[in-house]
Amino acid sequence: MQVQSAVMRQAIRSTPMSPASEPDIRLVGAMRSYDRDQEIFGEGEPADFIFKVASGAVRCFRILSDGRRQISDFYLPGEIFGVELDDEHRTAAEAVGEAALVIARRASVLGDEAANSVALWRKAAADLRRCRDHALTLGRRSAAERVAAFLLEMAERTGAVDVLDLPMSRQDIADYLGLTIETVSRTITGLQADGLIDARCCRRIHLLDREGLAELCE
Amino acid sequence: MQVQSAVMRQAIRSTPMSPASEPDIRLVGAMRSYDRDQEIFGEGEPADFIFKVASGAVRCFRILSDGRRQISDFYLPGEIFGVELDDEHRTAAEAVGEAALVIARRASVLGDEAANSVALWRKAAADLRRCRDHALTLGRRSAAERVAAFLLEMAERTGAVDVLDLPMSRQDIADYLGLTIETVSRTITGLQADGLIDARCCRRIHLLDREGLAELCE
DNA sequence: CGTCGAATTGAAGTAATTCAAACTGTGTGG
DNA sequence: CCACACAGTTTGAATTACTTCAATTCGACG
Repeated sequence: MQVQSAVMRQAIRSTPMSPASEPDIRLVGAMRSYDRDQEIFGEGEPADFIFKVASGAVRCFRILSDGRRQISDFYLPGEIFGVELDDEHRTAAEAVGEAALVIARRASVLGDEAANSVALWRKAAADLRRCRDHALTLGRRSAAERVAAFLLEMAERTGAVDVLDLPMSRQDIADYLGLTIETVSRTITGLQADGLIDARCCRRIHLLDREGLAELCE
Repeated sequence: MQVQSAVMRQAIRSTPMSPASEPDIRLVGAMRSYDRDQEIFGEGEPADFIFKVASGAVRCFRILSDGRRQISDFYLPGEIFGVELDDEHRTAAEAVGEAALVIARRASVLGDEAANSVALWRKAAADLRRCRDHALTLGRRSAAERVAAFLLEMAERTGAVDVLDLPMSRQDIADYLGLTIETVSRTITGLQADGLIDARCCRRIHLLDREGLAELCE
């Protein structure tokens, strides 16, 4: 996490895959790889570093005492996560599959507040907007509507036009959508029966009727 | 919304009731009163102003095409709302009861980004944290757990020690917690039967056993 | 005292969960 | 190359938490 060459630093500085939606926070640091399901940080741990996904995907989540898990968000290549208001992480984070992250000292970003605070605000505001969309889904949408909203959101964020390759398992989707794995599975089968999607391979979803999916989310 | 005296401006500048949790965003503007259920702004309207609650309470919400409503948050005296990343409000806002708001031009706050961006970031980060707590509640908690979490959150935010006076109706609570009004009512009755609360007057809740309520939220 | 909106209570219905079993795809070793 | 194991997923049947619809009660206000 600490060793890096000047060349690598240079390479990272000009992050190539940053999506248009991601505010430009200058993030310089070492690269590190994570195995599938490996913990990146735990809830309550010191938030000394902030992270940017280089490849793979990450889930941030909270767990209730009896094990119920709510995934607050997934993070895809180019996206930043782990920025906290105070010194502790409020969620845990794990790699969804194999993942590579850019790791920067929190102080190097938050320390220079004048240079970064506008970008930090934009990032927090964007995250907040997504969280509120998510809250609407969790509070008021049916299982079919949740899955449809999820597929469209993922398609948009990955830039998938027609074929969507999901990095996460059914259990992850269930814990993101506030459902059980069985309900997610049944719902996907149902959307397929309705001709909205084709999910022959379980993580590769063809979006056959985006309009139809979008109508479910109104 | 536009008329104000220099004296009033001065009075507002040193906002007295700002809670400890609310970042210090300099907010100067006119005061305006709203009736119960009066619209403050609609979803999709230009976000030219930002607001601070002087008295009363505000709900921000989104509505699905068939009328299902999800309240994303309530705002209490001293709290700021209506700050948007871009030029449109992403939620609607209404006064919960009679309310008075300080209204400031968005440009006067966001224009001077150097002076306010750190505070803006802190505010957005604090809102985000609350939204994620809310998402956990909506995604993974039972009706009893939701209501308990809601009562404790409101007690904390209003500074209520033992007696909590709720500004909002059962319908508002239901739409915040992703439940129906009947379920909220039955759940409150149940918590009372368990000796956790005393809800003899429907908007005045005595918290008899905060520990017990907190245990429900673990 | 009567009216009206809000809240509560009751009974029936349903979407999603739970528990259980079967299937699928992938990697491993015989 | 095929049998086997295993994890992830799907399907089925029964249960349940919450919703829906309907009726009653409560509380504020003229």
